[in-house]
Amino acid sequence: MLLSVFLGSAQYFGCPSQPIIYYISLYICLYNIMELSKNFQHKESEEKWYSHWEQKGYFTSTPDDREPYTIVMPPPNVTGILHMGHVLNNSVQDILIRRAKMMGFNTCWVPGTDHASIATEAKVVNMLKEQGIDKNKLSRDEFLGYAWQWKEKYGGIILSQLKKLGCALDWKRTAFTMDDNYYAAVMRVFVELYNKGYIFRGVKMINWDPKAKTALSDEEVNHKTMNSKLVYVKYRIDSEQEEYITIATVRPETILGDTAVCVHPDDERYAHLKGKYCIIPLVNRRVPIIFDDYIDKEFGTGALKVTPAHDINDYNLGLKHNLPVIDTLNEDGTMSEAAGLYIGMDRFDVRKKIVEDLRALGIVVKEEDYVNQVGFSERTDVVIEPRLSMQWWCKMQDMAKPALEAVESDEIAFHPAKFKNLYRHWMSNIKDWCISRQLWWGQRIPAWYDTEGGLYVAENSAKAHEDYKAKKPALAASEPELRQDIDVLDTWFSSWLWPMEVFDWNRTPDSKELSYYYPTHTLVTAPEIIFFWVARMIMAGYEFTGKKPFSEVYYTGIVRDKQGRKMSKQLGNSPDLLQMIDDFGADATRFSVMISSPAGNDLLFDESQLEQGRNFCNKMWNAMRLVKGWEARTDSGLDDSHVAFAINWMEAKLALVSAEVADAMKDYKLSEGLKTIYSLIWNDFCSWYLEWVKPGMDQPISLVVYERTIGIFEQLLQLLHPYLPFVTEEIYHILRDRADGDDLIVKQLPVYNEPDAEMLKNGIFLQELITAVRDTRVKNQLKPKDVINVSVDTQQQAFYGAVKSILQRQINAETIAFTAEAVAGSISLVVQTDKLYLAAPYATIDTAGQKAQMEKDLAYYKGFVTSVEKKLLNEKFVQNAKPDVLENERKKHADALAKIKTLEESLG
RNA sequence: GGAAGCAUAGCUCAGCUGGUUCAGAGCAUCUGCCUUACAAGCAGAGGGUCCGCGGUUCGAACCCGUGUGCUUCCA
Repeated sequence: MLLSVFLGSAQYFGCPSQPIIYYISLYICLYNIMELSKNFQHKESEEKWYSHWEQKGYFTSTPDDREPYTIVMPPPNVTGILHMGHVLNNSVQDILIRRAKMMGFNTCWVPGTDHASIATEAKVVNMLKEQGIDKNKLSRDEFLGYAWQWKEKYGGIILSQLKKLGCALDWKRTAFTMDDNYYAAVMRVFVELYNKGYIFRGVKMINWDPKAKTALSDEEVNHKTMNSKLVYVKYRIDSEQEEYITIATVRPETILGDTAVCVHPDDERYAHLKGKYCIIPLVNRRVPIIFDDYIDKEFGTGALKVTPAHDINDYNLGLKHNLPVIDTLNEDGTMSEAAGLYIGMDRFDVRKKIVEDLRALGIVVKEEDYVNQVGFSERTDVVIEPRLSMQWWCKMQDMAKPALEAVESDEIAFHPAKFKNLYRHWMSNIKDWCISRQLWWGQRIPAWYDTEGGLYVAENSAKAHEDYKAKKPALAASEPELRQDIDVLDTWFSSWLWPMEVFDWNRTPDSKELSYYYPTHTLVTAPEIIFFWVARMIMAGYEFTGKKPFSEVYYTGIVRDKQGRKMSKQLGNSPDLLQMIDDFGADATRFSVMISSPAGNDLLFDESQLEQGRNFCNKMWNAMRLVKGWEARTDSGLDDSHVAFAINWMEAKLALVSAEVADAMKDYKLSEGLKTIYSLIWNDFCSWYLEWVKPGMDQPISLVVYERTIGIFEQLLQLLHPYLPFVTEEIYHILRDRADGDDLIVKQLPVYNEPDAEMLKNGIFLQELITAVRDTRVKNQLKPKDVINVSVDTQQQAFYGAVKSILQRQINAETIAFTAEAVAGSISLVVQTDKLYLAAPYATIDTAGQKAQMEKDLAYYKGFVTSVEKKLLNEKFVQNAKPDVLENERKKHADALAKIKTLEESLG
């Protein structure tokens, strides 16, 4: 039964001499369509192609004679799991890498992770706590043993998740900021900067994180607006009479550390207190009243309590006025012995308790609501305490100079450029960097001490001991062991070496590797870490290699939810990405973040974009099924002149859009690039082109048309591949049988000739004709199946000759003929300056509607002509406007007049 | 308190060096379609005081000033 159907079909093609061949090929064709699912199956495709690419070695790079294109991935924390920010950031990098690969560059994208001192140590401490192990009871080595175990177990999760996203990373180069060679590089850099006098040790006011029990740099503190209480407390003046001075504070617990009260020298209210002392309540300490024009007379009472140990401004005042420093806090945020009271109580409990106690003494004047900025730890989110502490510091001023210059001069280009302002501001006001952290997980500070307080900075213990023996032979003989500094370095003090050290700068500074890949090409990162990381990498690059670390920096935006809130763990508004990739596919996921993410602007993530991405994959999949269905119906002897227009137009369009995409990519307008390709594929290729060349039901197709269609399809897939790698590779391989190594990922982009402008213009005109006739059909209630007869009054008969067959089919016209006059009883319409008459016996002709529309158009064009004439008659315009603008206006004028003439003729 | 950025269709955004076939795209909406790849689709349509005010200019969504609103960074 089936057989007879196929044989029948074959005979229908009029090839009775080859019925068997037709039978076989048709069978194969139908078999394939049956085999090809109706929708794109992302899961199988993703696994298959990722491992194929990896096995083929497409991700790995070794230096050769091609130009390199290098990206070092911003290393995610080992503690991290994939979130939207990573998806965006890594999609962007993958797009750049894959496109560069197709443009003939030797691409190298280096993956890796960051040891993240604070975050990782916190995770490990918590894990140990759950197992009943107290960190404080462990030795440093024991703790580090657990930390490494944790890293081995969980540290690679995020990288494996990036594979799911399709990232073309060179896995053989995977680096970690605590690898042995990396560790050694950090030690070297520390010693070099120390010897140069940039690194020093000193007591300064730092940001103390009482939960992580470590110092933080200024950049690791987030300021939040809080509703606080401003408490007014009166301090008794030490004098015969009962006299008070009232201060205002939001941190009453720091009263215990007060060592002065300060007023403005010009403040008449307090002039009489010169040389006097007052008594700090509760602790009854006698402290001086000092005068300094630092004071803001308007704030509070104009009298400031001075706590040098716990406020940076107070500290500076203390230095100036030689005040003692009383550190009333322990490292965990409880009150210290020095506080004298509330010892061991938490600072926030004391804040409440002390107000009660002061109130009991009758010296609380009032309490006011007060909005102020409070610093929180970036990592642990607890309130930061300003604290005086001995730390290691790095001077930045000298290193900042070339780094600022490089960005100002665009030797390192920022995209978007607006971030240069931010960078300039920070770099020109740069402060010393606090680089020590009171943690164990990280690079331990390479400084050793002897029992006399002597300091030895060296890359390792052996060198430090040598130094020690040379300097103090006597002491070294009796006490051979030095004590190493117990602190580790800020994580950013290692990650600022990332672009150079992933290429083994420290061990092999003259290697081919380093000179080939470094400076790297593009850094893709979030503006949030412009200071933490970008600025410091630039400084380190110039300082240690004399070269920039990268040429371009692309800043992505922040991913927000539909309501515009930043996606975060706390809010729980971040989608489960692995589930998302599972449900919609990696391509759809990439599409969803890329379609609306202009550089540097935040992107609002919306599920509908995921659906759009998935639908797009299906659209291409189905276009493939259509084209694939023609394979068995090709005929090399068939006349294809009737569709030559379609092919020539599509090829011109492809060349045009490829150039547009190249421009967009050059300016890092990745979102625009994707939109452009999306529209090219969906609208131009699927909606227009395929419909134009599509053979009739069961009709054969010219082999030439088939081949050129496949060729166009391949080029479209290629253009899109950097954005949606899986679906494009999959379809590429279904379109044709491929030789080994013929994979889309490595296919080189073609070079196009300048597209034929006339061809493009004619294409637009044909589309306008089709749309206008279809619109007219709808407005006159013609059903899709109702056939019409068309007469055209035109000056461009050759054009109609070329597109006749296409036009006829697209508007379901039985005939298209030329005419020089109006056709009675027909529906008339005007497209550009051509008049069309549709003879449609079944139409319910809306004459009034047609006339109204034409009159509306006529009025518009008349108004338009008036405005253009006004311009052309304006002498100043004619004098000032550029020649091409003027010419354009004249053309507009002529075109509009022609249009008016046509409309008036049609209206009769 | 200091600085920067943004404001265009219901939503998300394009809009270059000022030039009315230049107010545009996608999504959403409405209408009609089971049309031989795709209803996760096809065809067609509607929708905007370009934040307010003032200025420069022959001409302003675009340049300048100012007000309002939002966002971010710094202190």
